[in-house]
Amino acid sequence: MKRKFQDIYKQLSERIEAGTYQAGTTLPSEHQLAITYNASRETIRKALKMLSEHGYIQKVQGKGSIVLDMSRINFPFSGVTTFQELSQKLGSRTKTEVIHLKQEFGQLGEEGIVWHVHRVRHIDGERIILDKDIFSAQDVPHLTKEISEKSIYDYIENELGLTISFAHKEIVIEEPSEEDQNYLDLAENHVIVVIRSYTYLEDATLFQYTESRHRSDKFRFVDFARRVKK
Amino acid sequence: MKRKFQDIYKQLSERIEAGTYQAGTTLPSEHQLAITYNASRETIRKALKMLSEHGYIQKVQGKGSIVLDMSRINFPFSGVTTFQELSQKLGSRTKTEVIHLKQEFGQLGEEGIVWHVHRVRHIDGERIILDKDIFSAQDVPHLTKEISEKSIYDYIENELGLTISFAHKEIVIEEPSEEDQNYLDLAENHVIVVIRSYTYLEDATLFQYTESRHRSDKFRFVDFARRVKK
DNA sequence: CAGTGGTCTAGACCACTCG
DNA sequence: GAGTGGTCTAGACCACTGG
Repeated sequence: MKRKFQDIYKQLSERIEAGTYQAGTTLPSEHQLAITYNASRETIRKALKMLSEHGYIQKVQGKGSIVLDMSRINFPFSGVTTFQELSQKLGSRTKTEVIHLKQEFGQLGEEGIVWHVHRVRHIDGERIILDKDIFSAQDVPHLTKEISEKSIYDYIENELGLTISFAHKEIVIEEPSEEDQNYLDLAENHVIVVIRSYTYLEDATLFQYTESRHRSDKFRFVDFARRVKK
Repeated sequence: MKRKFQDIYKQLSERIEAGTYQAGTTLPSEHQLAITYNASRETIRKALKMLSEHGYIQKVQGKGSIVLDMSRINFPFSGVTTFQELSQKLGSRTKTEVIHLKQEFGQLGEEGIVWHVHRVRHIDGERIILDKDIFSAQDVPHLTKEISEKSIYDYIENELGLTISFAHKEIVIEEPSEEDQNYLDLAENHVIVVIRSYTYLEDATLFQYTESRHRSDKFRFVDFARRVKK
């Protein structure tokens, strides 16, 4: 598969992160980039659109593509991101403990066999997050303690070859449940940040429901958002 | 300005919301849409890309564009959205009270004259949100109590002709400050959801800093997110 | 196989910015 | 006016889906 514009995106984004293109300056013009990368202008524009969506640049008509200051974004948590990917950015001060792993008959969109997985996430020795997942057994036939401890997403994407595509998420604040109190290190006044999400595969089938329950004092959600045109 | 693909996006999105195109079915093919709208395929594809980004459809190679079920999304709060726009969706059970409005010398990116605006948002008679805004006086020379009560964004976009473009946001949980306790209707155990955001104009200049402090029991954040390709 | 979406091209015209 | 990005086109080739 050809992915010229993805390659161009990758190179430009790396150069911005490396400081080759400085924040506040403009990128070379689309015309110039087209010559440099031996591509048509529309192809360059697809790469620039991605840069814009990911917060690397701001396009201004008549001026050019201004490089933005990415350093403000500590870790991009928007999009669908996993604890495993997050823990890599935090260094290896994290640990996952599987406390429940069972196949049941249940409902996830349609009725069928599903996996129930409960995991406690440790950060710096404290129990911070309780993840309760339901996976469709149709899409994920096998699950082990080892896979659950490592990264289920990694297994799904790299071993099973499935492609995770999009998610609906909801974030609300709740009082700690009895389960939260048992499995998380909570102080007296702690509340729980609950992220409920439905995750879909490339063919738009629902394959996962997650309830990610975070100790509120350790919770942080960072987002880069563009204004929706009316 | 020509905006053919925006018009096509608008019509298709309206038809999906109206149920003319049912969830689970596919849209007409790109080729067919190109004929229908008298447009080239690339133009159709731009419209479909927008639909995809906004959660209306899922594209599957070789199959088509599958219409998704939008009804799950109660109100899209992702992107940069204002209380005023939100209140329109809640009906007119909302009220804004301006408790502070002053011009000062301060810092917003660079040093200069800035506006400080503090507003309490009432929903169904309860004081739920405390918004603390800082605006650059260079971009927003005039601000009145009336404008602040109605919608500053509306004033900025429609009266001043400025275009709000993107924002960095951060969401964290905090204990109520003294100010929170004075201006919000809080129960004993309430914590505060704090949304800090930096908002930028089209030319990438920082023009606003906002701290939006929500009573946690009334807080809900809903998002549609696509998985970021590595 | 036909039909679908994914990518790329070369060129055109327009709107905007800045000197 | 020269240079920039915004939009649109007509056609091409590829990869994937399904019967």
